[in-house]
Amino acid sequence: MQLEKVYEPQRFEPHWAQLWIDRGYFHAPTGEQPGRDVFSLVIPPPNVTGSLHIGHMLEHTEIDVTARWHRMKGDRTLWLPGQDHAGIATQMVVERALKATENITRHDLGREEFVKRVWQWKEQYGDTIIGQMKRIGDSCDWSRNRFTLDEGLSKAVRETFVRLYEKGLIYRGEYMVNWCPQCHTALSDLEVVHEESQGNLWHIQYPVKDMPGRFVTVATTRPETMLGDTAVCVNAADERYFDLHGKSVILPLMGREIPVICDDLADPKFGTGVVKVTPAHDPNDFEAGKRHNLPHVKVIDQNAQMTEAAGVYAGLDRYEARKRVLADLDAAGALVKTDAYQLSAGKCQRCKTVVEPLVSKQWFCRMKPLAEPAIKAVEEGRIVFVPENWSKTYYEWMYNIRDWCVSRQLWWGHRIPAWHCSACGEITVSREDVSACGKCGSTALAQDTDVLDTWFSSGLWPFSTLGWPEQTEDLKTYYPTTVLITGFDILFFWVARMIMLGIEMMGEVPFKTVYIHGLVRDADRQKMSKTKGNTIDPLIVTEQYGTDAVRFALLRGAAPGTDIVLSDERMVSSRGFANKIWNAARFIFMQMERLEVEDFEFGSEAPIESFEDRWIFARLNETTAKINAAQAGFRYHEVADLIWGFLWDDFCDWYVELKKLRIQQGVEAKAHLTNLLRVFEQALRLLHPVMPFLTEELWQRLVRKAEGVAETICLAPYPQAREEWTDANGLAVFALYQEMVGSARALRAEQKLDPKMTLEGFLYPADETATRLAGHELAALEALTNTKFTVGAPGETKAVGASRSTPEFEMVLKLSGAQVDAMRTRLIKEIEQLEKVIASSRKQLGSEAFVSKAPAHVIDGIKAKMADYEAQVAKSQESLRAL
RNA sequence: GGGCUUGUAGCUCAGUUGGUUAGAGCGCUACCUUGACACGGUAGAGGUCGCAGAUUCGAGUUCUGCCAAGCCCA
Repeated sequence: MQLEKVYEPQRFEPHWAQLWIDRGYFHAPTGEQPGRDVFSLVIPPPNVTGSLHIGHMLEHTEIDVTARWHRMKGDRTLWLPGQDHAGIATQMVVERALKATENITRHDLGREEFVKRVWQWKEQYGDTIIGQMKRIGDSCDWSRNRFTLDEGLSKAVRETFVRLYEKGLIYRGEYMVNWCPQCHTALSDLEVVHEESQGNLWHIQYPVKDMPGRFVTVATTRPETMLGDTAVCVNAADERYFDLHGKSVILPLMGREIPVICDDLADPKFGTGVVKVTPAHDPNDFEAGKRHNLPHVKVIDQNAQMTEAAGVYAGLDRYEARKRVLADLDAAGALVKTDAYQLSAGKCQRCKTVVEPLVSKQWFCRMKPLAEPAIKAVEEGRIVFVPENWSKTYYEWMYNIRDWCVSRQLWWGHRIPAWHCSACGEITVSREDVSACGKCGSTALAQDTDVLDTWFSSGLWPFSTLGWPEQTEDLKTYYPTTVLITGFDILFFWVARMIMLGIEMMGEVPFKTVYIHGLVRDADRQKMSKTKGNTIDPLIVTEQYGTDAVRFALLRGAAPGTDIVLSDERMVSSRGFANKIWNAARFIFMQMERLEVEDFEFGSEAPIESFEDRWIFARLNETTAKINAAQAGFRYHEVADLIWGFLWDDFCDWYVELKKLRIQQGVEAKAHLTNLLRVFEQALRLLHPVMPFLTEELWQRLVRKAEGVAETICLAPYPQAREEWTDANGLAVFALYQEMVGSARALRAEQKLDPKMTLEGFLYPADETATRLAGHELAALEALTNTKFTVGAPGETKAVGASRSTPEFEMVLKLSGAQVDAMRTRLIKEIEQLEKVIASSRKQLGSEAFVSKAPAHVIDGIKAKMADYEAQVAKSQESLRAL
């Protein structure tokens, strides 16, 4: 069988991606299957407007590695894919498209028609990311793909809303909310991002009524709101203002008389100690207003324009009004001071417009009762965060949780299942659409126009996707899910809410482990962003380097708790690894051809007798155990490093090199080949979750199709450690061999000897293992060092030349006169280094405190080591003299 | 202001419950186109483990303080 000389993933990746799906390898089994563990995971649903970015690629790679590992282990594995309807984002995209193509707004179309258009858009473009996921080999069960607006999931939303409403956990009321004047909707606290910016603090003087010449000065960053002031406030304990208690002031520009109130809202230490109170436009003032029964004067409307109540400023935009108010105050002599001031303004997460705190009627979800059991679930370890530190962030938010504004003034989403009766004013909340008022029977009903926050439906994702509220087979089998793999940026938005709603609706946590991955950054550790232009498009680099190489590059950086630095360099080196495996396979196939072996019969064995076999199987076994442990602990970087180290350093650099010799020697060549194939085949399976395409391509070519053998590596058994392969002695013998080879190579390099020339050398074994190696494996030593060795007997006078000694052996290469100096320099340096270590050991052993307090094995260890060092120094000195 | 995280080789990171010359990959240097692979091989250079104390026979590892960077919440 011929392999192309260079690894070209583009030739086979799309083929396997498609075939895996066509054959249904990732279809999760249904029905009872006793004895098999269950692994289930729901995807963090990407926005339906979205396309795959490098963050998805990381997340999906981690999920895919874990899912493939479980599937190969024989677990009933479900990776459930799906998409989120993403209320505001999707609505904005479609609105923008309508504007661009037809120059119309959603209001021109009306609600029903607009929603129809969004669905059309979704049908046309909503599958983009699905196609991309399929291309990169995500092993999800596409037959179970879900969308948050699917009928079943919408039913789950209604069921949840109604239950929470009936329990009194959902209520409707007039409160101050974050209003986005651009998106025209209320936002939850989480959807508001705070950004520092340079602003001003304006000081305005208000005259006190009936006290000529007495003024109070208030400071504000938003002077336009003063038009809506309904009080000024001082601290009751503030001596400076005792004379004002019970008085009132005259609001400049408006001429309105407003009272002076006493409240802790005013901090005597901050500014003048007097604050203006605008209950309709500030959350703190809103609360103070409630305490003091202050009227609301709403001067800014939902378009961020001034209302009629703003008098002459009516109709102006809020910022225009600010300028005019300031000018007028200045003209009136009421503006006493302007200070530069660092302020933090809340902005809409979506459109970055500064949000306006406005009082409006919204639906809220009471969070405290939901949070308590959710906190407990983590405290009691029923949910574990990995890395564990994230639980602290989780607690921090959960302990200080506030009610959640769940209504949005959008058209795209789950419409709130509440009907308002215009006859009696009653609200009917129902699972089914209603046509008559539950209280008075009137048919003058209208459904609430608001939709629910997108995260409301996402919060139900782990069970709504499995069929809930129906008690489906899937729900019974796959809930609770095993693990959630996601980013920290949606810990509050999504993870916390799933935990709360999962416990509330299902009576059981939605997942047992939450693995939080890092952020993908560029080579300079910068966050990737479109504006910076430093994004890496996963599909482009996938084409360039191959999916497997990109996956591998991501995983190698994915140590838990750290961000992932991705650069071309890293992808190049990962592709180098893929190429290395490719070429190892090429070599192996050549040997098969040579020995007329057609394929590898899965499970076939040969005796493990040679020292390289004993070693490689022991190493393979260690690696297998460590990889399984790393997989279980989500230590993806370790999985990648372990398999890299095994295949490159152990397998290619040593094992393959020795098998070349065996096959060339021709003794039991086929048995040697069989073991070579066994090791390689198992390594492919170990590697498969990480590099699915390359391993499938090679495995298909290598393994014989047969009854009882998986038809794809995706479903082949994941290797497990085998007791009988552990072989400490086998490892030790080989380590000594490696040291011998290393010594010979180092000597050759040090003396700058021609790498192509066959040298002559002497080997003096000093212990039993070395003696046996020198006796049985001299050819192996010679093959890897290009040196002809003579084995010397103990006590024999040693040859003179470039030498190296260890406690186990001494090696001498014949040397020409010119190279003696280099050798002398090296020996002196070596002796110096050893003397240093010996001195420090001697000092330690000479310390009474150490000898009396340190455990015996540590002391013995140091003594033994020191003896070795001393022996080595003696040998080196002897060699030095001999030169 | 509160909270979290991170400072180990030029870069990105490992470093298990404190213990014997602190590791890996990339990059760098020198040599080598040898029959799997130059997307390769061999050898090598490179670190006062952020700083200062404390605990201990012994600290990269534990504790305290400081400095620096990043993130989250108000």
